[in-house]
Amino acid sequence: MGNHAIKAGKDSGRKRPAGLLKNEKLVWDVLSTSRDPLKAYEILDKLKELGVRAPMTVYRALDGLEAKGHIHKLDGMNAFVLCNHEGPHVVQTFLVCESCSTVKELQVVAVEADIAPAVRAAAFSMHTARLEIKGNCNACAAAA
Amino acid sequence: MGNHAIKAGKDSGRKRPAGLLKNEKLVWDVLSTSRDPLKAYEILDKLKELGVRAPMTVYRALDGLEAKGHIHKLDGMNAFVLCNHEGPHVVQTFLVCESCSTVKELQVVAVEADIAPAVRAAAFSMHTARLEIKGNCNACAAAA
DNA sequence: ATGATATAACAATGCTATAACAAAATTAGC
DNA sequence: GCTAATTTTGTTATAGCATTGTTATATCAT
Repeated sequence: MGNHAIKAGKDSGRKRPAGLLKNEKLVWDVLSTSRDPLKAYEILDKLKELGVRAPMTVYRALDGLEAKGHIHKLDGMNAFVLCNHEGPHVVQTFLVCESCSTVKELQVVAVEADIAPAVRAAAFSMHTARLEIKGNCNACAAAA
Repeated sequence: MGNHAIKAGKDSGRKRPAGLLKNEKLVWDVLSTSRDPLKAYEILDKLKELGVRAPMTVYRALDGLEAKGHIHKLDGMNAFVLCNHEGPHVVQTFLVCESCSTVKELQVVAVEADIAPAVRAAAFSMHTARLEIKGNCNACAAAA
């Protein structure tokens, strides 16, 4: 079967991890060829032509990929992107462009020390943190 | 008056932000093509031809746009304009307890200054940010 | 009171996510 | 090989929430 039937965005050149299940591969491929973060039902749409019909298929694959650390969920927008690095996360930081919707993931920001006081003031014991920053990437800023 | 396509100097060829709801897009478009600040019912009038009938629709969209930092309300005159993204914006912060799933929301201003360098290094122009901190609330920590 | 401004309250729709079970594929052991 | 146990996939239905549509009402200034 033509398994590259999906309309190609840039392939992101990234290599697909080993050890993925069939549907996880499909979802990974869709995410890897998409510039933007995708919602579950958007992924489903793109997989319709490959025979995927049910939301469950996508959600199961997303769960698996997230459990294996290959993708991240952007909770603010119910969307998913490929993960950019290996190793444990401490403070994940995402830069989401409001114009072109591209997402860049930053490796480390020194936020942890800065938010610690506020967190302590709230009597909260921090484990992990994620920061979603919205604005404009340089490309879009230049275009404007 | 008013809704001519392009007016000298101020049609704000600004690009519509991503992530807006249907009605928020409509209201944003109206505001973006207006030189002057518009009142809610003026916006409603301009949207009549697109099928918008109720004030609520406009007010809800305005609330959403304001919450996302895309517009400002001019309190003196009950009118609304697009936000020009100057000045500091608050970072919305959520403390999510991994045990009891309760969420506490706070607003931190200081963080922005701290992440600004990293954001600038990424050639990114920050607009809004959302910080999600996971861990344990004091109640659950005490129970353990 | 009148007209403009703003909100309450509820219904209808649509999007996100999961439950529950059946079918098929894979693996393990004989 | 063959069967049974396990995992993965397919399918239907539905829970849960957000957004929108609609009507009616509250608030304010003049």
